Amino acid sequence: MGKTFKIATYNVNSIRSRLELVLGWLKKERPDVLCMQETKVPDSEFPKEAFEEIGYKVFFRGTKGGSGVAIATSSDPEGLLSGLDDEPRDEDRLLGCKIGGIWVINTYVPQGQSPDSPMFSYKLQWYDRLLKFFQNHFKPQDPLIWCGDLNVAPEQIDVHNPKKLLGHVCFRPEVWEKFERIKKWGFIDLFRLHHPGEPGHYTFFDYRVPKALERGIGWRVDHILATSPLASKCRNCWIDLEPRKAPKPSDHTPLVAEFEL
DNA sequence: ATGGTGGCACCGCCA
Repeated sequence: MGKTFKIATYNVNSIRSRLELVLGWLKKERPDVLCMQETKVPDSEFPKEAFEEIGYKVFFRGTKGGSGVAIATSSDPEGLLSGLDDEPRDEDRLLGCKIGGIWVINTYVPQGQSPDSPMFSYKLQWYDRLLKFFQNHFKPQDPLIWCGDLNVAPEQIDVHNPKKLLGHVCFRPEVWEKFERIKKWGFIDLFRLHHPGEPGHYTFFDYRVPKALERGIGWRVDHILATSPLASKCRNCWIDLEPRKAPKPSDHTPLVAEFEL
């Protein structure tokens, strides 16, 4: 009998606006690790105590006006790291922790704005720099998880209208190639592993699209990937749409994976 | 229909 390990990724779109929603979800789901993105809060104002009151440690990197990432854990991490290896390190986009011998790397990949924008080339470089980061720190045989808002819908079945959306910064060949390159190094997409070929599963619904969730107008851009020794122990991976029923939900919803170690 | 909403920055920007 192995022990179970439960991890989730959730782009919260401001932890201060979503605090009660996130705490309520944590109390109900009790994952070992929750990776958050777009916390949108400087470290000095992060609501640390609120997490501690429900039995979680929380680690965070955010700046005023910045993106912001955080990790909540049910036990003390054996290690922490933040930022890419070279400048600009973007500590508010990459935060890692080691739990039970497993390294978890939580990233908020730059969205890219528009294909002709400098921010889009920055996004493409970011995937290259992230691959270097993985190569520098880990081996594909290590128990390693990469998760977060990766700002890529990897396949045609990962968006509601692939014809119309082709060319978007999260749905175009250059981005697919970068993502594929990192996967080839040693990562397996756990949601796809458990739901091969199934269309219509989304983690993001644009606020600007009326009744997006009800109409199924979404994107699968949040992911949990694992190296093969861990992927083989993953028992399930699912999208939890429950938090979308809240009065003021995030535009993203949690993605959860469970392992039998 | 080339808009729409939401968050946080401030009085526009990003997603």
